Amino acid sequence: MHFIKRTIFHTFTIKFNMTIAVERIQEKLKGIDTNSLVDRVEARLVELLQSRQLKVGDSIPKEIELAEIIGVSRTVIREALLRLRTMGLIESRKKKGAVITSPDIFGNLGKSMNPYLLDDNTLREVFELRLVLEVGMADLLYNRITKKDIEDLRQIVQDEPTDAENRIFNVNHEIAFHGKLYEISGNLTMRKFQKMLLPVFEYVHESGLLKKPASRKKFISHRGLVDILENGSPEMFRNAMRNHLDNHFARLFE
Amino acid sequence: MHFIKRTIFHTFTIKFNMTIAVERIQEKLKGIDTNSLVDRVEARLVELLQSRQLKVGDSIPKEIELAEIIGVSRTVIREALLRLRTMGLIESRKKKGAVITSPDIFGNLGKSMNPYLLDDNTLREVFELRLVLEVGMADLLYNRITKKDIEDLRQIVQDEPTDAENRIFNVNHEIAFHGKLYEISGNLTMRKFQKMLLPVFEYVHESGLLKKPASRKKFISHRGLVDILENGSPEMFRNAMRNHLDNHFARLFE
DNA sequence: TCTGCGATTATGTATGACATAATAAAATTA
DNA sequence: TAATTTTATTATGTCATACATAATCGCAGA
Repeated sequence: MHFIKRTIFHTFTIKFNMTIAVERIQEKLKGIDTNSLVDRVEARLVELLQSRQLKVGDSIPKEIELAEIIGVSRTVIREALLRLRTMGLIESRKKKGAVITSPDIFGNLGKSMNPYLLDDNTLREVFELRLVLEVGMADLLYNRITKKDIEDLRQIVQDEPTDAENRIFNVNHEIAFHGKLYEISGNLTMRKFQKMLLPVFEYVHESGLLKKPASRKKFISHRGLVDILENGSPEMFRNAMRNHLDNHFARLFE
Repeated sequence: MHFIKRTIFHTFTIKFNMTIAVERIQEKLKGIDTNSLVDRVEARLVELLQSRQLKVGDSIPKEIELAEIIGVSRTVIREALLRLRTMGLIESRKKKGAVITSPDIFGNLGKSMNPYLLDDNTLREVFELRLVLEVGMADLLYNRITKKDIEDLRQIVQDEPTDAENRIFNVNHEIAFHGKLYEISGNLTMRKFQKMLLPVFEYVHESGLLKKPASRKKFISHRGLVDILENGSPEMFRNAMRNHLDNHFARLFE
């Protein structure tokens, strides 16, 4: 009895190993394929979307059809489609099927852009990213700023103390001013990006992640930046902004 | 035993449907809540993850447990979890359940960062984004560049013609040089970001999306940039890079 | 022409079953 | 007793089916 059982199990194991072996060989021949079923289906669908044959607004086959064509269950198809949907590549509507959409590239980034989920190094890098953006955005500002923008900025900075020493770091004030700059840049993508970077930036600023303490003094005030925006040049603004952000920059380097 | 289990389950289902009904009414009263069941479950799970109580490496309850706790089917739970997994918030392993991971914030961005899927405005904005980054990254470069980096850069630009007029726009050469700069910046997040921006940038550059034609002349060469990196200051580099990229900038504004 | 009502259809949700892989527990052997 | 192999357990992965729901279409009737 025991013997028989062992024998059956043994043959089964052999057969199983053979199947595995065959699959492995097929994989080697085909190339890299460590992916799961859903992964492969997803890759094929992405391939389809990016194949230039389809443009925004086109609809792709129904789930059941895809299941039949590719040869997997509807469950797998759904999971793959769901990923595309999560990434904003498609939108699916009842009756209409899934249609290709112009993805909101940073749409879902917000959920992962969370201070408590990112590791320290990434946090610091996001901190840096904001500084880089604001120093580098000067040309966009100068080419797109309007009279009204200047007025808005003046409104924002009107109650800001003039002496640099006594100025405190007011988060809301900071957000209002710098956010307005992104708005002026006329680059919605960058603006959305900044909105997601913001909480991370604040977190890094206030946490003990950066070794050096935050400095209180600012050499160039918001008011000074507005003046330069009105009468200066992109070159001047870049330097001024770099100066303005120096209390942040200084914490990065030693 | 089996019978009891089924009965309990049944009453539970009824209670669940009641809850749903109540929620629907509340929704109607509160306003529009177009979110589907999965949306709400996802939101709750994200909430759970971001609740600071959990840190990277912790594991969350099993699918069936979640299904029972929240009161929906395993299908819905799976779809919600799949979204989190797609966004890189969790990783799920057999037997072990799902564990919280430190997300790669730009991990899946690459799939949607596709020229053929983005609308024209977003494409132009991505184009701008690169320019902003490179003009603004000066301080990172100066604080982290090494002797070897300088040598590498010299190696890259060694066969570059010196006269600006006859220089042709060599894509590979551009990528090698500017990519190296991102590497020197020491900011991996930015580097990954740039890698995704690259194909879009190339596409915009070569497509007829920008009205003005591309200019052939560059005022400051790669070689000039390296010189400044070696002997100059961040200020100088910003202006030099702005100058170097002028043939791109000029196409944005009129 | 327009409105409203059923019929249709594709996705959304639920349930049950089994496969698969990772782990824990048990049993065997040295 | 320790190490190793075998078995059992467990949670996710995949499949199949059924029904719910919402969007759409076509048709009837005003």
